[in-house]
Amino acid sequence: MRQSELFSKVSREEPKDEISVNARLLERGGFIRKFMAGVYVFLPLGWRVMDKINSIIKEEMNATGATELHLSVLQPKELWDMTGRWKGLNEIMYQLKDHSQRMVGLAPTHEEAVAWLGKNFIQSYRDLPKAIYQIQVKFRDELRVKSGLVRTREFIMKDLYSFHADASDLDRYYKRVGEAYLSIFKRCGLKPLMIEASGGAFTKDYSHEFQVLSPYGEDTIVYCPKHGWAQNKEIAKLKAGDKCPLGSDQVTEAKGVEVGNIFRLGTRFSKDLGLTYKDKFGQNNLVWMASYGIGPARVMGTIVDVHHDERGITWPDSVAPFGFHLIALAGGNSKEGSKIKKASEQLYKKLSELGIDVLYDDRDGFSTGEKLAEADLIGIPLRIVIGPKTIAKGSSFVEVKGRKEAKPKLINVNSLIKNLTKLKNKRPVKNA
RNA sequence: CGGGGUGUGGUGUAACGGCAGCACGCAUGCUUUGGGAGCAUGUAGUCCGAGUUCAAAUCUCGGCACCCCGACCA
Repeated sequence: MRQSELFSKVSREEPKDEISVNARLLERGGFIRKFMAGVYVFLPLGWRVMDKINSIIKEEMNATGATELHLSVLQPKELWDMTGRWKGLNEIMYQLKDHSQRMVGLAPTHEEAVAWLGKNFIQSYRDLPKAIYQIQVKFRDELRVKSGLVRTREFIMKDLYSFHADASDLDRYYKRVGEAYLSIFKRCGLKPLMIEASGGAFTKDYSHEFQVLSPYGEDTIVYCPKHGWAQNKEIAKLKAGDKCPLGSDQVTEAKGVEVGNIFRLGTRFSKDLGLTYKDKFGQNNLVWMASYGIGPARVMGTIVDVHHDERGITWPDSVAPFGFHLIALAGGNSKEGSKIKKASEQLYKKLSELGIDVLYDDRDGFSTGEKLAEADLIGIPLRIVIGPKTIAKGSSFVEVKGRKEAKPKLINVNSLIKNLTKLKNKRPVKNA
């Protein structure tokens, strides 16, 4: 993509109404813009990051045997009355009247909808197990929004729901999804902790949260760094300095961001909605269910909270909006300038043909300092510069620098192209 | 929902009750160009509504918006 075609611009000024690091950097870099309190617009750069995160999520979800679908945001009151949650969640659920005075809700979650769907397609033990997921917008009328992308009223959520014949099959899949979740967060450049937490309104069992340690987190986690034991402070009987239940080490406390959670729902929803299947003996049994959520936007914000420096964002390769940032500097004189332009255009064309996702800063009239400072803020992992210095060596040289490296290297264009082609085959890359 | 705070061009900010100013951006022109260039000329603003006052960005009341702390939180 040409940077001259990018809709957003970076901003030199810090937004005055954002405190959280992720929101400040993402707003300045032109990834997101606040629309209302707790409601953000995703700009093209931000949407590309979201897309990369979602691709990772989809790969991992599909690998568990789940399939993707798309549920509706609008929800009929009647369905939610059957589970008692029209009233139960009335503080958090947007509940509105349509033109004919009928009550409808905006989905804060989709257990009711999938249980209803299950009744359509699950009748026999032969139909189980099944798992479906979606990546879609959710609405929750949070009493207080917080920390940029971490706590919003309208947010994207990946929600997975599984259906099982019995508790042990549910446990089997539940564990499988737990592994997939850990893999997702690791692939996004985060270090997740899978911790026990309260089951909330769904189950007396503990649920599991996936927490990423971050000074900007809203949860407090009690954990043992050595044995991996971890609980949410909400339910933990231990405090910092106590002995780890799995060894003799001391547990410690830290702030964390909850990027995902998984719940054993059991038969809570199938019971209320009458979701049953016939077993081998022709007997009706309740279907066992579990639900599993990830907030991709929250993941995005958390990645920024963890991966940044004083100059801007330092995206991990896997989720960067682009893999490579090709920057054409202005020439010192018109002859040099046109050589730079020509070499840059050629390289951009070549990379595009090879399907390498590159952002090409083709903008005229920007000083070197401005272009490089903006590139650092946007945080694409690898920077390729063509300018007076490289042109002086002939048009077959470019300068390459990793976002986190201090000094650039001068390298030959052809070997660069060879290396990028190799890299492209190693990781999933989108065409610009 | 309780408490605290803030609203000034697109962005960030200044102005004792007394001419709304600065910087960035944007536009035009010229010069520049390896770490957020220079000069010149332009562009654009007091959240909304009442009130006090000769005079309100400034004081009062109401509303709205946003931020922070707490409570809450699949």
